[in-house]
Amino acid sequence: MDDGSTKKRILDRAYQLAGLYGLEALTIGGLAEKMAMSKAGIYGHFGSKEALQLETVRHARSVFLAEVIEPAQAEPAGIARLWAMCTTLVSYRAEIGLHGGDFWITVFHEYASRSGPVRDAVEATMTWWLRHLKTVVSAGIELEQITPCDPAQLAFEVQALLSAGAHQHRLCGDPKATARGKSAVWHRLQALRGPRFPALAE
Amino acid sequence: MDDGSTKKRILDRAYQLAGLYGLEALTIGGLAEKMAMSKAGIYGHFGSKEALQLETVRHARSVFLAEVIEPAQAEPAGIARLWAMCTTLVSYRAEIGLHGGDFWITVFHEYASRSGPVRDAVEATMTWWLRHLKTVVSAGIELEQITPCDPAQLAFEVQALLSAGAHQHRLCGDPKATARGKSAVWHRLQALRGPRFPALAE
DNA sequence: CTTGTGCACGTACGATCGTTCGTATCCTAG
DNA sequence: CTAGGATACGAACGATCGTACGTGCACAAG
Repeated sequence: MDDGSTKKRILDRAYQLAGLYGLEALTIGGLAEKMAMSKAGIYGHFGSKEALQLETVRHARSVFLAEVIEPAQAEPAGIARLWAMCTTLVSYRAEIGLHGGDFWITVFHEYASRSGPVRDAVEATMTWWLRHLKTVVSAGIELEQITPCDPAQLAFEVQALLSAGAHQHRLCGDPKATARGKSAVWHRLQALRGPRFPALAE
Repeated sequence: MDDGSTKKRILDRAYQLAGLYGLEALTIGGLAEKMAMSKAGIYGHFGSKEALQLETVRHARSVFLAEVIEPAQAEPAGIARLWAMCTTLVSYRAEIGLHGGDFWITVFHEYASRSGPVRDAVEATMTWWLRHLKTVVSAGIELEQITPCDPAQLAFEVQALLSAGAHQHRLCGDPKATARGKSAVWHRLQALRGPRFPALAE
């Protein structure tokens, strides 16, 4: 019944490691070592490596929902909610200095040219995330917070700028990169300012 | 003496495969199979896998220089040259349907959290590319083609939008994504239009 | 013709991968 | 107290990885 104990700890580690090195480089032996467990002990929880990868993706989805999407639902619909997601996405850090969104940045790119069930799950998440962003932008337009524009286009740009910021921060070790991403989104939103544009923190 | 023969063909294949699956997933056996050669035949040209990876990075750099940077030098300095790089980056396709910039998008993300000589070479390329973009933007400002702004910030945005477009095109199979990236850069440049803004094709 | 040098080959090695199997341990239901 | 299910274990497998070694063949220099 206590499903959340060992298996959840394994998935947390897998999530963390995959965010650093990808889901393909994730190794059952390496995972076992980090968990101070045997390979078979890890393996028994999943039955195959692909199942481990798929469950890690599902775990990452629930983390993303709980830490980025749901908190933003407390904000008013539209641009305030969009901006809440942006700030959360940029500022949240797990215990090892890993951004909350870094798992997805890594995995999105890892499976861009692959095939199979894991890739399909990853692609579905990307598609869902873009659609969610688009929905939030559309609400902002209908509420006259911003000038009418193509919501899918703005969603694309938000995703592009934020993930590029996090990525360059990691690759080049430049903390300003994250701020550049956030700043670019900020100015983009200001440029679209409509009659009912909400007050945004920071 | 004919250094360009077999070794160059190997590096071309390695470049192609690494653009699809990354430099870590690149395997000497797999490369040998695609080349209809033996593992030892491939291996002998490099002496280690890391050397193969490093030479592939150098090869990719020269491809990028020859196909993106140099052609743009024919354009007038500043925004026209910047836009030439953008269009080349977006439209160029290798024979297998791989964008010219896809190698770097893949590899940039693959090594974001890794360490070692390969990562250093990859990071150096990213840093160089951003600096080059910044230089071109700065020229555009000094020539009064665009309004004064932070050239590093605009360089960041160009890189972010173009690579996100190519990436989403690959992951989600949506050809519109590429156009979104290009379009976003286009409108960003138009918004910065200065007294000597040049005519841009397309 | 002989010699030497470089390229590609087949083979084999240790390590590590995912996976399977049998077993010991613990907790819970009866 | 006993029986059964879940959990984690050690050992072992075939496959594949990077790497090393010795061989054969081509071609240019003497």
